[in-house]
Amino acid sequence: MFNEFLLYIRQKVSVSDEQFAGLMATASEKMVKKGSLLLQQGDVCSSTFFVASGLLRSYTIDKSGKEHIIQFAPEDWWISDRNSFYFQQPSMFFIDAAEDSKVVYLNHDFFEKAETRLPGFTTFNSMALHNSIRFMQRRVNLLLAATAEERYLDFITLYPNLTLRVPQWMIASYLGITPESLSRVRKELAKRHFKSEAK
Amino acid sequence: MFNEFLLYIRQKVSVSDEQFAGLMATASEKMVKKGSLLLQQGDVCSSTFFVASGLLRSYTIDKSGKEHIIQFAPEDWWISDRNSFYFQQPSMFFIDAAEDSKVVYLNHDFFEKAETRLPGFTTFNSMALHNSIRFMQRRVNLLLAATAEERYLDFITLYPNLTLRVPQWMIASYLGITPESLSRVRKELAKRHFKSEAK
DNA sequence: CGAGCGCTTGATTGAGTTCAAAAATCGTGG
DNA sequence: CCACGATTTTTGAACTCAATCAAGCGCTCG
Repeated sequence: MFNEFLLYIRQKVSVSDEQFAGLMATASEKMVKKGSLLLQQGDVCSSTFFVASGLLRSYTIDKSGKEHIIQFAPEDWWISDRNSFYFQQPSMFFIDAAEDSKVVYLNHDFFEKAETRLPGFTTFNSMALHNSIRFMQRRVNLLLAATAEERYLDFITLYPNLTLRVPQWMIASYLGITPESLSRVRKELAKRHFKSEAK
Repeated sequence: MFNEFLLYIRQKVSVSDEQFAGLMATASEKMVKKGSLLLQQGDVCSSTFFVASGLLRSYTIDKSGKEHIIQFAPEDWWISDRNSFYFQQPSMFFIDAAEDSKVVYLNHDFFEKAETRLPGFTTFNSMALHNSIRFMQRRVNLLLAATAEERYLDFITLYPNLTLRVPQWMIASYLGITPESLSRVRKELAKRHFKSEAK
């Protein structure tokens, strides 16, 4: 139980085995099958998820029924609707498993304990929040300023291994384009890459 | 000095006049003329700005020279490049004044003092970070899922008074469309509004 | 082994861009 | 307070990138 999470947290703050056991008293770890929902739009997000293995994603569904992926979370990433979790308000998002995954469920109890008992946790958590903001800012800027092709190239460098793990239609959804368009972008890139190889 | 900011901060946490004076020892307040730059791309953002009056905006400039507005900050709002400020890294953004403004410059010293001396400030700041995240998430979702018209309607409800204060080309930049397109969106809305009025 | 899902390809459509120019508005100095 | 130049907004026409619709291919997993 909690092996991956313990390893992860020890990279950030020092914590004894006993402390860790105390923190995790009300936490849980679950194996979730590909496709299972961990959070529904409209629900209050009561856990922040740590991905021990596998892959989760958060997304919205618009009025015409189309999914729009907000974030991917592979191993060692966090995922949550931070607003919903923090402000206890209904979530805008769905979160589900894009692969069979091992997920640690961390509730408010964990964060409260960690903040009071672990010196350095507050700093770590603040850093995580700032990373989240950086991530979103970059995303907004790309959506405002970059073409589909540029956004795809950025995606490849941001999530190099995901490119192989997730279906293309999910990448397209993340990029804000259709699967057909992504297919064409890739075709175009392959063509240009081939040409420059040939020289 | 700092009148507006004092009023603002007292809505959030309780602070005596003496405490406040101590906190603000290294802070400053400046009148900035419309158009003046407070932060340049590439600089490290050494202050978080509180807008006492007027209007600031943050934006990027892409390789073709086009501006893309990330955020507006009217009276009582904060604006900063939080990553650059927090991680002391070069900023992606420009920040300038869209109107003549009165701006409070808050550096790390202020935040350190506030966190140690004001109980409740940490909570307040954490809430501000979460608000910032909520704001960005909403923005990402709109850019992924909504048409230009929907984004404009959202803008009007989010910043009702700004609609009158900023030139349309800035709103267009914020929405990720051209000024010409925004003009057409507005024309279309006016036409539809007129029709429904007439009934 | 076949039904379904994901990916590709083609043809068409459409939302938004670009370029150009006119019309409206703003700000400033006389 | 008016006039003039500059900026902003509007309008038009042609164009472009990506969406949509539709069909076919290839895999895989049940």
